[in-house]
Amino acid sequence: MRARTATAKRQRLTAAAARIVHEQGVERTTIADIARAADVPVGNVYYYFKTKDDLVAAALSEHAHGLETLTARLDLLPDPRQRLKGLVEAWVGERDLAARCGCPTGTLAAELGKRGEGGLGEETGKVIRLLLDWAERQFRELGLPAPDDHALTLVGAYQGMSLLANALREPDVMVREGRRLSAWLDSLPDKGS
Amino acid sequence: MRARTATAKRQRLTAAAARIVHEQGVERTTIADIARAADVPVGNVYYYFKTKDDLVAAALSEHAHGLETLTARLDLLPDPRQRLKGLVEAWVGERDLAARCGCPTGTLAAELGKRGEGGLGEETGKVIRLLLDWAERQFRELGLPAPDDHALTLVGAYQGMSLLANALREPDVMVREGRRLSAWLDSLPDKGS
Amino acid sequence: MRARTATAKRQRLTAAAARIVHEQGVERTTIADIARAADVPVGNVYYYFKTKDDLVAAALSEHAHGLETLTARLDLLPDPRQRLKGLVEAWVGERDLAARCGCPTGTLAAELGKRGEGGLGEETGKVIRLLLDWAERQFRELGLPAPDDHALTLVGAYQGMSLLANALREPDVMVREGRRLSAWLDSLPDKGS
Amino acid sequence: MRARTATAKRQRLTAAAARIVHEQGVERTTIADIARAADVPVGNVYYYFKTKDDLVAAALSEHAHGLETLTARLDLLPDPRQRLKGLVEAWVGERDLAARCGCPTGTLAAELGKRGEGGLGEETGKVIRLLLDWAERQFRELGLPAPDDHALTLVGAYQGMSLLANALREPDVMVREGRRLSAWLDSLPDKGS
DNA sequence: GATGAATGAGCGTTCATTCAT
DNA sequence: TATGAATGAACGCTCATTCAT
Repeated sequence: MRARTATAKRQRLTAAAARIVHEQGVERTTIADIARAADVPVGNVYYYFKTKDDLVAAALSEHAHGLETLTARLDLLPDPRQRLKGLVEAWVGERDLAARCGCPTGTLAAELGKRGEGGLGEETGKVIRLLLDWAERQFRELGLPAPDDHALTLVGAYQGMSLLANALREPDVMVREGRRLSAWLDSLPDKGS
Repeated sequence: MRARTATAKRQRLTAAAARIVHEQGVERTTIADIARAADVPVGNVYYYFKTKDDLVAAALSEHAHGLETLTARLDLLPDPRQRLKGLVEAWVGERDLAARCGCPTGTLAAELGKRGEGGLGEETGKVIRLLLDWAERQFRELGLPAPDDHALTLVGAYQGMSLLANALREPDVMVREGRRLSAWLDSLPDKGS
Repeated sequence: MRARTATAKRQRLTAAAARIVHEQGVERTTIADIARAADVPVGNVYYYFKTKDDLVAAALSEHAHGLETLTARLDLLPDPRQRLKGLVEAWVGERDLAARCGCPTGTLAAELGKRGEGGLGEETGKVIRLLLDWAERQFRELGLPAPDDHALTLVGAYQGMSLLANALREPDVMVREGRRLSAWLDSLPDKGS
Repeated sequence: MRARTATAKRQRLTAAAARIVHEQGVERTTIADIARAADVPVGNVYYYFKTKDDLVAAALSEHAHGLETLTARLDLLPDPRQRLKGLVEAWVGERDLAARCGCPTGTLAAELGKRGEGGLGEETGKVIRLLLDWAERQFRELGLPAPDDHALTLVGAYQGMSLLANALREPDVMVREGRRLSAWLDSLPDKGS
């Protein structure tokens, strides 16, 4: 029970960190912000996370976990094209959040990418590569040449449209680009062809 | 001469702010960082800029100015398609910087977009819209339908590839996506056709 | 015990603030001055007081508290005239402090009254009104007409003599004016008469 | 002409300092505030006043000068009692200013009195003594015993009522106390009696 | 004399992190 | 394990004063 409580607290902190860091950015988020949102005393945070960066890393993992959950669900679909289109749909479905805060991983990457080598920046890169790899697998399954390039294009488009939607405060950007991506996926030649 | 000196210092500060904010991000850049880079005593910065945000705004304007210089140069080309391809080439030419620091305006947008409404975030949006508008004009001149959508796609691709190049620390991302964008521009139907 | 420690520290800070602000004035007193006097690390002050103004407000409350303690003690006397004379005696008893630093509330009022409306200036006014109201009650109990005018005269005389004693660095001013006030109180007609 | 210009500038600075220091207090007034109000470039101030304290001293002298002008005018009246009543009238005439900013000399005394010995605090004391001395002369001329005590009472009452009017933001305080002082002066026995 | 610019010490405040219990 | 309190380094900003022309 105690262990469960402890785990629950850790989870609450992680979830709060993920949300608040997405909303406010890493630098403008204080440990106190997160502790308050998680309803955990400030001094207690350090029993679960040695440093602020550890908490940010946990937030990043939380986003990675969300991504894995999403792709796992999509993996249930029989057709890789449908999986990719499902991904695009999921992105569009988050359009309001994207317009307010951008892509969680993308904005994290933008902020953490400015730090020197060997830190959270690289971790963020790994999460993004997770998505790239999944997309590449789908394109490969579709029998397309250069599936890695296709993945780059798709994920790049997502990051770009999220950033623009955020910068312009227009969720509609997600809709317009989502429509185009969906059509593009439809236009790609089939495996058998 | 005196005025020129003053202007020169202001310009040095602006340039330093643009560079360092691009490298380190807004929040991790201190006024002292910028002052040092511009070889200006800390207290003197405030003679030229009332607040740190003013200095960040100047850095943003500097990037906007760079953008205008680039598009003005491209405007000298007779063919809108060549102009757009020239833009892509310019982006690819900056691949190393992009892999290290991302797109100056894009990363600024990601960071400042997390602040509340009515501040630097909106200014950054305006700069990005500048680029969108220029691209839209080119696509319109090409006689394409929905030139605004094409602009969104192009600029979105740029933001996406810059973010990915930065997150993955791979300048090559810029090359690969740049090649694709160039081919895409070539594939677009001509006005006359 | 922990709470008591915390309260003790808060109290130490409040007392130090009251004393030092009285000695040096609000603007010439730094947070560090107060922290040092209270033997509290500078950064810790902000755990107890959100801003410097909060600390000044606490100092003001401390002075108000001292005033209430004094009037409560005087209230034990059976005769309102004796109470008023006791107040004058108390003032004269503080003559050395008054000659060095003026009246705590009065000098605070002079300094804070120069700030715009709606802040500490008004709070200080309230404390002074506390004294006026108490004096007015005594004069009313004495059966005098216009007890509010009498209160104004008495408290005004106190503020005036404190200011002069301070400006001239002469504690004796308090003695001379105190003697006069005492005689004046004696000369006032009795209720029954 | 140049000298006259210089003198004019010095005079403008002094007048501006007197006004603004009265309004804002010494510590909250910057050299730039005064320079702006006097329409003098900031860097130029130091040709007329070596330090900020020198400027404050000049402001104090300006107030002393105003006081001398007033008493000189009152000295034209044949009767010392009329002179003293004229003084009270003058005080009441400034009731709105007093309610907003207190007595110029008195608030200056309160603020500067907190500084260590041997500075502006003592200068301010001298100005107040000027008024005390003048009042004492009138009381002596009236043939009263202890004219210095009477002076102390009168000037003390003025400082007190100014402070209270300021703290309570009630010009009416000046009217009520002024009425009382005037009646008191009338009630004093005549020389011949 | 005159002036815009320069200078740096110091202030209020924040916050990641650690401590004492 | 849990927690309020403690700590101090650092930041943005102000301003009296000085400098260069």
